[in-house]
Amino acid sequence: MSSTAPENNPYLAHKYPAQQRGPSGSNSAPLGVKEPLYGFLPRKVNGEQVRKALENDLNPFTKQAHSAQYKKILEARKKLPVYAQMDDFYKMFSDNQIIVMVGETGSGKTTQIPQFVAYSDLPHTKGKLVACTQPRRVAAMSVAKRVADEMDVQLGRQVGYSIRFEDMTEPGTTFLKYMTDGMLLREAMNDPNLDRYSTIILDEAHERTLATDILMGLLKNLAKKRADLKIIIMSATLDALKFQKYFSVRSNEAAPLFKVPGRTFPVEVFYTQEPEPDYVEAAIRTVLMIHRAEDPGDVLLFLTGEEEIEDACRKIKLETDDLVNQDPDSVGPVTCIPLYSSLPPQQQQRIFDPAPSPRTTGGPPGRKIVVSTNIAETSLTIDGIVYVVDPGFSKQKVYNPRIRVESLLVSPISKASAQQRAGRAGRTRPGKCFRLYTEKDFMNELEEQTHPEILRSNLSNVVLELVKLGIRDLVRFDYVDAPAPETLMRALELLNYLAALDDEGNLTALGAIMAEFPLDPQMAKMLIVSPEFKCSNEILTITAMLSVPNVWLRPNNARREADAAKAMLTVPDGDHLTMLNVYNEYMNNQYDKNWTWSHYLSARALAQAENVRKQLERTMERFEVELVSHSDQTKLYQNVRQALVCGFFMQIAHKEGEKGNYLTVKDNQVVALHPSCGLDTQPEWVIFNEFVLTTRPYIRTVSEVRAEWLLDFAQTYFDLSSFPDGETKRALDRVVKKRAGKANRDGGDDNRATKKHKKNK
DNA sequence: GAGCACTGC
Repeated sequence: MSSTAPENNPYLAHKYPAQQRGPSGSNSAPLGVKEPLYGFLPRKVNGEQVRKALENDLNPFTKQAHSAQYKKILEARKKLPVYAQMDDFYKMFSDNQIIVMVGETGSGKTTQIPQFVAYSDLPHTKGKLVACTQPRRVAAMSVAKRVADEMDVQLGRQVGYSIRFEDMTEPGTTFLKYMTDGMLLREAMNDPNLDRYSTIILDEAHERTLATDILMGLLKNLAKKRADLKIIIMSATLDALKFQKYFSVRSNEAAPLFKVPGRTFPVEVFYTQEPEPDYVEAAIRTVLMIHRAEDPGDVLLFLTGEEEIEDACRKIKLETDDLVNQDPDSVGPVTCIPLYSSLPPQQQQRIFDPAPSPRTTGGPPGRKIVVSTNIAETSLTIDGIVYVVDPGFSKQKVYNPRIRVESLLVSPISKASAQQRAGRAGRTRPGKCFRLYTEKDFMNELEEQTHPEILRSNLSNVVLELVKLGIRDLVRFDYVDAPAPETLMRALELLNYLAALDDEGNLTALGAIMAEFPLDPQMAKMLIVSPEFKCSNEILTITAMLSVPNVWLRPNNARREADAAKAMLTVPDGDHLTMLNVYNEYMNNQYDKNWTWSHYLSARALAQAENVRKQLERTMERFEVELVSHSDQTKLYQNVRQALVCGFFMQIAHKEGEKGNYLTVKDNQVVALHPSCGLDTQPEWVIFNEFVLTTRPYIRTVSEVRAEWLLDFAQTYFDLSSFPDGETKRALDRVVKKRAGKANRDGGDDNRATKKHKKNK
């Protein structure tokens, strides 16, 4: 057993003091009630003791009498499956440093286990905290609120949460903290031993977010250094064994598993006999079949993206209206509701509307049909779903380290994902799931698990974080799943070019500051150097705008108007400056509530940019990165583009021929300017923020730059002696020669020779 | 002449 060595366990020295209540005020417990935690020995607590304490009239953490509400909630808690296993939990928790736990939907693990841990750790007596991480912000907030209610305390005091932009905790008081996994990773960068925490619980570990994966690696290491730290990994059943093995203390001795049954209803699964050639068509056909032939109950259909979903909704609406008209006595009315993340929250709320009422009293009942992306697989739960239609596809991020490109591809889902989707039909009563693929394909073709994000992402950010955390050998770091070495090499190479790491791979002073910004390294770099170009105000704004979703709206029925509004705000020098302009105009017009709407801009995204900008500004202040602007606008706009080069010099493309083709520098990918690009010409050299692979390879968010800037501000990367042969090298060579000639004639390196030239369309 | 799977700091 891996129980904590006594000499290293600070808890063993402490025994909870027995306190008699003194004369009481109105809020206090009756005289003579013993301290509820009397006799609790940290980490030697058992279920019987805790149940007694829970029944006590006195709240052990606030020393106030429990409210009536508390008693009511406690009765509901007692019915949760996990509550019945309290004794087993305390036994396993006391005896082990690391536990893997599985609890299906409805087991109550997310709300109860952290509380169980708190009663055992008694973190409040030690100035410590119990942390429970969540992959999503809303979950961290809502679970914290629920648990605060259950413990009869005010949210933000004994129980709190911590997410980006909002720290709802009280230092010294909060001892149970729900937080996003990314937030805990941030904390680890400045406190690698995570000394504030007595126990860390990673919830939803099966989702394998980047942050959770890195945390698992860190915690496994930390467990060896900190015998007093306990770790609980909570996951879905399918992944448990993998985590048990990963967290084995000795070889061949897996971490113990704590299992809690869920509380869901059975879901009957149906497969097609033959593969479906057109999954959207098949999906619509299946939805119509359900509506005609199945008992009342709402339907959830999974598709892959916005366009597909809007399209399917239109078709379903048309077809079901037809059915109703043909046979109003047996077919009920339908509402079809699209659901994807870029919908405004108000429209997302529509999924909670009730199904439509029958058209006539006693007529056939109505049905709600939700057509959704993967957002309904994990992030949003819709009660009342009885039928799930699963075509078996989703858009997934893939990363190609060779050309450093992340793109979205429609790909088959995993078995785990299919199981999760089916489960959505059984939350309120028994349901049915229609899989639009054969059982054979399910068994033989689908992967067991979705590839974790760490295998599908550009890792430059992660690598910088790991180096900052003091991880020296990134290739040999103990990953749950190790990324491709080439992905790590690409990240190290980029960080070296950015001067965040030196040639030996050591973190530079610059790199240490870069790591503190919640940004990709390229953006952090350009932000930090921007004061040298007297444009940090502007780069800060651009960075914030690049960190939020697209601000441009383009409704189908008003494309022209939207394009015209965009043209009014466009800066011809480049899309980055257009973003700056949009933000500034937005700030100047904040008194006008209609401004964003009338300019076809997303108020939500702009508000987010404002928020991000404030956060980044605070980090800049912390590291004394000055906020300055050049007084001359022409010079300012030029300097902004120069600062862009300092971060994004690896994202340059050179024009080839007259057909509007560009070649990316060094990688030699043929790309085109994205149609949303606002440049009024096709400049010879451009810098781009994003490479997107859709109908063809595009570069998006593009600005004009000059070859001279590349040579001046990214000398290492543009060192021509090590540059691959090709047209771009020849073009750069010409610039170098021209400059040398000019310098000789002028007797100096006068940059005015690089006067901006623009070709006409 | 196109799109934004989903999160997170």
